[in-house]
Amino acid sequence: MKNSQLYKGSLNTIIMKLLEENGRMYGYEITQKVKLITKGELNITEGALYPALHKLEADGLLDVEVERVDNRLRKYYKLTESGEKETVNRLAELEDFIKNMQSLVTPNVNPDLQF
Amino acid sequence: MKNSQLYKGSLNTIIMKLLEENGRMYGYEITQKVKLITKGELNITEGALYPALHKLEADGLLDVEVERVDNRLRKYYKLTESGEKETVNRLAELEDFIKNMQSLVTPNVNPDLQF
DNA sequence: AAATATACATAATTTTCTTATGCATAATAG
DNA sequence: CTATTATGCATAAGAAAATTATGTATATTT
Repeated sequence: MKNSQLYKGSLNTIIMKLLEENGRMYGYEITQKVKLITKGELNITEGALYPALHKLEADGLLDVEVERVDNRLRKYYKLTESGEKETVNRLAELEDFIKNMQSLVTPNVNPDLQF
Repeated sequence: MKNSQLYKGSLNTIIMKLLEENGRMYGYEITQKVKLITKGELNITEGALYPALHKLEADGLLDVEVERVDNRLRKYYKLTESGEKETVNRLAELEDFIKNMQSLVTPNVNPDLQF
């Protein structure tokens, strides 16, 4: 993985947004979706993904349904009501984060600070 | 600090960009500058900042000059040549990161993926 | 038959941060 | 005039989130 450290801390937000959009997904599906959308630039490792899913479930933000497909196990996750509300907050935080980072690296986008 | 976890991993990039822009800065000055630019939304803690500066220096990306101003100590940091090159890479990584995050949270901005 | 893809999981370690504390001087507020 | 806030640095303990390395198992492709 040549993921930069910048992705640290963004995994939960990514998971929740994908679930908000797709209704329900299983872990492996999430990794493939992210790889596709980022054109291979972000590869979520299993060691990061599964503990993150378990924690989100433990926190009451996700529900899980186990299914067997083609004789292989799948754990489908979906947002709980609480998870849906929290997703709205996380996405707002992400927007603020991106704006702040843009202000920091391209200071001229913030005309208030000119003098 | 009500900083979201999203900032995790972004501190080094922020420091290096500010130094690229301002030539040289001392630690406390960096915290104040970041607070100003982000309108108080991002507050870099000393426990994060100083170890980060020490590591960047140990990695040969920063040089330090100690000065006494108003009878108080200041450690001015500036990018080394190696640090300047690395800053270019980090900023490119940040741009990619932001683009990828935007693709993930607003999938429609990436028309290639429509079908 | 071997390698790759699909699908989950966890343990050890590392990285990065928060929280708490410590020291010291200068300036401001009550 | 004294207490608080601001300036300026530092580090240690612990938490959080990741990487890296395994492990298990079935299905598909080479």
